Amino acid sequence: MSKITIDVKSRTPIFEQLRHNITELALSGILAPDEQLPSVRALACDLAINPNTIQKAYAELERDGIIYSLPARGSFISSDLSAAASSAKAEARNSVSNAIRQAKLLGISKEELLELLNREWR
Amino acid sequence: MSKITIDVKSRTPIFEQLRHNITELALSGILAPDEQLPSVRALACDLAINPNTIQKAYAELERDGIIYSLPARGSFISSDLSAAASSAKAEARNSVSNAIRQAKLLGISKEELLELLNREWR
DNA sequence: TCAACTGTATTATTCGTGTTAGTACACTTG
DNA sequence: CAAGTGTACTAACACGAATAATACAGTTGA
Repeated sequence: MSKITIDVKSRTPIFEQLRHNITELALSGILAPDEQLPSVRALACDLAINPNTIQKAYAELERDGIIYSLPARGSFISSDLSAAASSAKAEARNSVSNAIRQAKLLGISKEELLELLNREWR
Repeated sequence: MSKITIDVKSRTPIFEQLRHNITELALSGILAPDEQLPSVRALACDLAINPNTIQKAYAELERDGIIYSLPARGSFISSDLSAAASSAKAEARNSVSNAIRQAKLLGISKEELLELLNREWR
């Protein structure tokens, strides 16, 4: 029972799903810092996809500072996620603003959006 | 000077951009009901893309009830956009909720999101 | 020691889909 | 009646994602 799941029928590439998926698990603390990730081959076998695809996702995650890889040792969650966390927050704030702007454009009232905001806090 | 613009370097398909673009112009009232759209060939020439791509976008827009096409006449904005408007609103509400949920997950406070909401209303 | 595992690298191939190209038909319009 | 309209069709191309098959150097635990 891995915490990592994939939808092969999605239009977003598998390696992108992996990147987003693991990033979320890391930043939310579900995967602890320095915790070891499944090996490239093991995860590929588990998800029934090609190891190269896992490798590609891991490479991008390392480039983003989410994980670090030690040859012949394994891949692990970064011990310092502060940089990744802040950029993720910035991105999230941007998504909220864009969604709100779009909603306003369609004539949705400020009060209704406020209700949506309250709904998530209970 | 067309109101319709395209970014050929974007990763989202051109026909999707067209669909989203024209939908927005229609629902925001920038394009009036029963107003005639550029012809398939004219818009293709204007945007320097293939007529088939325009045709594909127009076909989807007609399927979505955003426009209607009369053979040998042209394509026009639908006179009744209420159905499309309400489904667009539902989609927008969903986007806002998702964005808020993601922001909350990353530890962004309710107050900060409230500030983002207020910012769009001035 | 050594078999089994690790990340990493490389090359070739397959596959899906967006896009282009070219042509054609039936119809309306000035 | 020429020019323009939506629509349809087939073929080809382009690009990226994903697969397949190896290979190498290093670590690790029995």
